[in-house]
Amino acid sequence: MPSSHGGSHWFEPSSAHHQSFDWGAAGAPATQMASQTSIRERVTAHVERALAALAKDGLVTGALPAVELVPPKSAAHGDYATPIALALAKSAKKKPRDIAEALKRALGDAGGLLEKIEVAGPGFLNLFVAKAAWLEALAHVLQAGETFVRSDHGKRERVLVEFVSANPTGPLHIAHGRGAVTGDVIAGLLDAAGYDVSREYYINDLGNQTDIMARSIHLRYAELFGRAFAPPEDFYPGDYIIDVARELKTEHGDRFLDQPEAAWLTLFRDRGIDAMLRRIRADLDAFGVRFDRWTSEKELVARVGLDGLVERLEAGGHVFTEDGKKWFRSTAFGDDKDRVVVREDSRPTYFATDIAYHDDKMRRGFKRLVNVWGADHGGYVARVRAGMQALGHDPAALKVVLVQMVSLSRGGESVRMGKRLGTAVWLDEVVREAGRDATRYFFVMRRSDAQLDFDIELATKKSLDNPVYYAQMGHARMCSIARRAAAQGIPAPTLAPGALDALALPEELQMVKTLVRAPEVVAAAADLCEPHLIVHYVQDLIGQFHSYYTLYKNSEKVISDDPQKTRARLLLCQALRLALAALLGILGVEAPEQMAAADADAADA
RNA sequence: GCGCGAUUAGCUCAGAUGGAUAGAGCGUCGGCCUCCGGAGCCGAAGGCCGCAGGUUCGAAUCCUGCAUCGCGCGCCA
Repeated sequence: MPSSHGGSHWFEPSSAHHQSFDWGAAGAPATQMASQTSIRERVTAHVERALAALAKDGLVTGALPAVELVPPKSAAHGDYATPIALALAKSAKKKPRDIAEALKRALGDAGGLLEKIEVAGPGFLNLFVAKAAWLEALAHVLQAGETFVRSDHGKRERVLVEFVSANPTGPLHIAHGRGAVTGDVIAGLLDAAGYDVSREYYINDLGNQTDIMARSIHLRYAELFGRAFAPPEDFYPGDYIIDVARELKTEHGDRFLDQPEAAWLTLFRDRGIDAMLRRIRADLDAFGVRFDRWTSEKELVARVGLDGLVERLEAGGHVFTEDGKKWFRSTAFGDDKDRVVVREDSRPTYFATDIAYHDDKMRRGFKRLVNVWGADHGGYVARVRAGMQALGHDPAALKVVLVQMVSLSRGGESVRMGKRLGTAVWLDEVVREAGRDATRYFFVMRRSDAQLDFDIELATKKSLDNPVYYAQMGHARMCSIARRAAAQGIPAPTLAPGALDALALPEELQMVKTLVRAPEVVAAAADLCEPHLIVHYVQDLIGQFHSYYTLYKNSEKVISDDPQKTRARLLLCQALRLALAALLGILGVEAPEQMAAADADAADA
């Protein structure tokens, strides 16, 4: 892996602001499409304009730094704050507070957008957005409906998300499940953020592992005929292997008993792969994960031909021969050591096909590649990037998300597991026990690169300690309010001018402020490839609603005698519901209109 | 040994790309129950952000070193 001391900047984005893809839109002017421009962008544009005015008057000189709006920790510091005056102080040789004061004057009320500007602390500019602007933003949410969380941030750039890609040698276990949701949600986020996304599963149907599986099946097959069973070191112990062996016995009898490997290996391998893929697809299907394309390694090799790939590497001078093997000089691109691409017996290595695969992805026209890998594959990132670079691709086009392990517990009691011990926890078991929604939600609750403790007891709890339940309950509660209103004969609220003006409680305004940020949050989570940001945002939003609901249940209810307030609050609930439904949709978690009663669950089962 | 990741409240974790007084959930303690779903809500206590330096107006965040834990370090995939 690249180290921090130089020479490696091709592989690991070297500076902090490159840690995520800067996938465009950052420099886009915030002027067009006023109706969809976020408040944040509008405020930024005004500050930039004010700054330019100061520069014109010679108050500040030199290159102007980018205007950054910081979300203040305290509401007393406004809706946005900018430390721009602090940053300018040195080059302008002026006191930060003086610059801030000048900016404040130049800003004015920003065309009615701002209701108050304060110079605070060492020279922060605290900006208070006018209530009318927030309500206007809320109106846009209601007009857009569920699509409001979407944006054109990604400019339809084509992105390929490759994930799961588990070997077809057994069912998916719990860690695969985490990778599956992570990839699926990242793809969903990219889609919502305006990228053109494709989901892909790479099938490693070539090579040793599948041969080992074939031999394992054959051993089991022989065992079914009463032969002594002595598993070798490389052996797949699972029962699913026996199932395949049984099928083969039924179909072919003892035809392959005591036969040399050549007589049965291909058949047993193909049948094994076929059976495992069927199972994997079924598991993923039950988990709500679908792919646009399944790429077979075998077919890839047949299609692109590895000879050509090696020749291209050779033509670039990236290959040398030693001990009869062909080596890719990946160290030239920052890798730890050079890697064999063609073995002595002229068989290509796994690595060779992997370069070919990534080359193929780029050649298919994708501008960005996201790979969701288990953390144990971390060591491969450098060499794959090296391969891409050697073939003339931008290595920075590849983003690898490393997903850490999942440890399972029940009410704090950890469940021991290990593949070796044969105590692997299969994904389908977990989904069956905890349910698809809870499992998905928990798997993306934490940052991908942090280990995850999955408490299956908590996940199945029908109570609000359970974060999934909390969120879904919120959605159900909003639906329930709408149903109640309809039952009382209150007409469906319409978005007439002034319809939202009755929203005046601080909690209501705060919810609006949080709500209208959703598209930004989605775009940020997409660029960073960090689904957990959505989960945290959902918890924040729904937490505010539960709190609001309870706080005012005896005083300022949504449905009241005041038709103005009732209409405005119903509209707010409607917008919140839309946001929640859209976000849960991206997470692949259901947004129920009412929480199922326990007996209804039993009836379904 | 080398590389990668982690280290923040009793526990599980956030911290928006260097900003003002470091946050949430659970747990603990103290309040609020006749419902638009109490399957809740409000409040409080609880922190040398692993340790030591450095960079600058300013660091949990960036750099260096150290410590502890996890994962890698195949001509396996």
